[in-house]
Amino acid sequence: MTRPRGRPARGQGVTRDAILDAALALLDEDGDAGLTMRSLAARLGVTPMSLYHHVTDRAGLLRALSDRLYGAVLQGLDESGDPVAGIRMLLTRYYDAVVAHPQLTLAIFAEPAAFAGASREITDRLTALLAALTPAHLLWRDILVDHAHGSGLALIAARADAARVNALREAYRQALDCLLDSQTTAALNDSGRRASS
Amino acid sequence: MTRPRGRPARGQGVTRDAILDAALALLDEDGDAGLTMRSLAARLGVTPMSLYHHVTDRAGLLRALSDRLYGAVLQGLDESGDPVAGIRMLLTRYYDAVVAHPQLTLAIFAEPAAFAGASREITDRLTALLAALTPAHLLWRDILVDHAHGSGLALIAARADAARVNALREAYRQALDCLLDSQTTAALNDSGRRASS
DNA sequence: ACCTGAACACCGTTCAAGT
DNA sequence: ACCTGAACACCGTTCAAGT
Repeated sequence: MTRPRGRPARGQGVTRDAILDAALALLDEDGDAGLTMRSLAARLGVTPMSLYHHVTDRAGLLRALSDRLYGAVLQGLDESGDPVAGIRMLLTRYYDAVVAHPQLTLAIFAEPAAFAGASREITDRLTALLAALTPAHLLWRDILVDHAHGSGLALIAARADAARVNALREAYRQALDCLLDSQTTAALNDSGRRASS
Repeated sequence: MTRPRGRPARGQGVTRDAILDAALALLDEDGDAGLTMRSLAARLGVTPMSLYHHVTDRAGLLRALSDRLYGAVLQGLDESGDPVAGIRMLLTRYYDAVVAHPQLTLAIFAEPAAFAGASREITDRLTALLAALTPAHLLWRDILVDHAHGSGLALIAARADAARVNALREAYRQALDCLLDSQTTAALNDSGRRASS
């Protein structure tokens, strides 16, 4: 029985969740420059300093947002199917999280500590799935993760043009299908084996 | 017969090149936060406002730095060999430019306009090389470019730990070798053909 | 043409004080 | 426990003025 998200019923205090929600909204609207401790406080009808009671500092705020967004990627993953389907699902969800909040992702990219924290769990999960599939799982993991991050970056650079964003999302799915194709898998495994020997 | 780079012989004025050099040094030393118009001016022994005589604003400064770094990637490329070698060389150089100045790359990533400008020429060059090699050249180009960008991001997140940076550089070369392997190429072409039909 | 000084409208964050 | 007001040490950039 957790408290409902958002602002509390009629207390005039600010909750941590309300702060995170407002911060994400500011980020979505105006990007990194639009999210300042002062603008955030103003949106919540409160003094900037009161924010520091719920959040350590601006970097901590970004890390909390990243934890919320990328933590949700891992929740409710279907592990029952074949590994390839699991890998596709994991990466597609990861990419879709970027699509949902590109400005947050960009801010995370710029904050190496937060970035490493956000991608570690997903990377670990992917490693486990790949280990069941191929001996060259570390090579594969790096290729797939790096490709996902680069695709996310391309989407961010496309800047909110909805049509182009959809095309990029479709392109990512196609590229992922190709990379996870059984023939490609076999060829890459073979190539990885030759390179390591 | 161009003027030599750096500060002029004994004039007390600042050249645009001197500004770019100092800005890159600040970026390398302390990252994005370390490069301010004020710190840059101080390093050059000049008033912040004099910088605006050689550079439009901070964003223009970053774009100029990016043009210099990524423009050099395209210069003196050996086009005579087989296309695969050309592609490998282009991407390796691109990645090495990131390795040389990760902080600049990160700043560019965060500035979509500058990012698009920097990668366009390289992307175009790569498209041309791939077109001579495979019908699925657009799919390939996106995979290779996205993978390169994501690998660069991983390197940036590793934060100046020299040993780890070298390992990542080696890993990038191996991944690139695998992706450009003839078997992989064949499999990806096949997969791309099936996906488009 | 090139540089300066002062000023404007901002930042994140600290500190001491209120309830 | 939670919030406030004032202050500190910064930003990028504009403007009017100097040479």
